[in-house]
Amino acid sequence: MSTGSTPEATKRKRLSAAARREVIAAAATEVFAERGYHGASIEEIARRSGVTPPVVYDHFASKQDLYRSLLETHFADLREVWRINFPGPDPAGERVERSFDAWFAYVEEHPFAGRMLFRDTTGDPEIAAMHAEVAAESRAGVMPLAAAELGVLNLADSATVDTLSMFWEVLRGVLQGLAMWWSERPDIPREQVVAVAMNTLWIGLERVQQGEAWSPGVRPET
Amino acid sequence: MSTGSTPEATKRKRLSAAARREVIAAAATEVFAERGYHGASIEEIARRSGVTPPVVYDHFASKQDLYRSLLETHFADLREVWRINFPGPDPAGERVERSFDAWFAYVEEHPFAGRMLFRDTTGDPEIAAMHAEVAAESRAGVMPLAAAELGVLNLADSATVDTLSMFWEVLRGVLQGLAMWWSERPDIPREQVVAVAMNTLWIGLERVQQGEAWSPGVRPET
DNA sequence: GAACTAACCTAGTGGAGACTAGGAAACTAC
DNA sequence: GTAGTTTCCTAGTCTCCACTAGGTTAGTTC
Repeated sequence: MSTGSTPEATKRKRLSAAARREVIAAAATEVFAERGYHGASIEEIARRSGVTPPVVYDHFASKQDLYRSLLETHFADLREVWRINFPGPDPAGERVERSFDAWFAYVEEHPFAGRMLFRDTTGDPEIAAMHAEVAAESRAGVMPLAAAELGVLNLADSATVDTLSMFWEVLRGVLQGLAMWWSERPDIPREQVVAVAMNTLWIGLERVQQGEAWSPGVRPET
Repeated sequence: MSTGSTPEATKRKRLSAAARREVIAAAATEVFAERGYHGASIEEIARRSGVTPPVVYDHFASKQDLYRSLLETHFADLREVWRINFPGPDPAGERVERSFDAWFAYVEEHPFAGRMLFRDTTGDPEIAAMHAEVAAESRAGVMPLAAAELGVLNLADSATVDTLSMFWEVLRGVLQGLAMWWSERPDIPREQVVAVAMNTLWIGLERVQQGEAWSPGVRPET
């Protein structure tokens, strides 16, 4: 699937519009992942696509448009991973593990997609806002699945909503952090990564669910 | 302490070299935090410092030099937080909580420092390498403190070293993720953030330490 | 093979931004 | 006040890069 850096001497081939668009999208994902939004140049994206810069503009209106398009595609993919793996009749722990495993499998197969989504938050405010917006869609899609599991907590309480948001943030931080770490150590088997995620995240959540929270921190308002 | 966006009409004041350097450093931290390395322009940093661009170059050799200098200063500050708060005779749980609290207190007081350190990883490879290098120093400074606590694990085992690295990554991900989330919701009291960190991170680690790992994940090779 | 279409290129524009040379203005010492 | 020093500015240079106008060539249809 990977375009790779074609060694220059490759014969130029004429592709259909759809095929070329795919090639450009894949190359752009790579470059955005490696350099971030600002650091990525259309010229490099074009070069890795085996094409010159104007061709990129035949398929995407602007650099922003290209970026947004990739962002939406890849985030939608990850949402699908949750939607497919999380719901079900099995015990929560198994479903969480299954979802984690599928999630890590996705980033294992699409390393540049993961890096692009998780690494770049910077650049001009417009891009940051776009990133936040698309990420919020994912959050809105996935969090309800998890909220149902934490039924013990009182969902009407507004302080609980904050707490839930924080748990989401913890989940996101752990998964993304592990994914980035793992992407630089491909020799580690996926099971080991999933196990660490389970051991830190799930066991903690499970305890909280059972009311065994860390006591000194629970004081309501000091 | 904050420079803020001086409303243009301010009278220009002549400062000592050291004082001006401080002002520029503070302004640069803000701008790097908001826009990332590439998105930050020397011109904007200069403007927020109440000065024109060439003055920046009287104090820092280049944009890279300025960035590196800030990176080192702020990471060193955070390392100090751990060094001061973590060691001690108290039970581990209390020391962890105390450290978390102090850590979040630091990012509460220095929001731009936090954002600059945790948000930007992109741009040209040189900058990314610089970031990784300075972050590794912090890791090297802090991880030994934590490793001592997990004495139950066999430190000679190389698989354990990987696991330790992953736990570090989880810790980093959770703290940084929560810090970024919190920085956009200043009304949340610090205790609540610390409590969530403890409930997810510490309780999980504690269980692992007691050998109560999540079992289905431990299968060696499926 | 001629006519048509769609993919692709050459060559360029305009703007942004890092960085500099050299001079003006303020503060200090006497 | 005058001379010397230090802070700061004006006015540029140069490079990089997003984006475009208009032409060229490769496939397709008849």
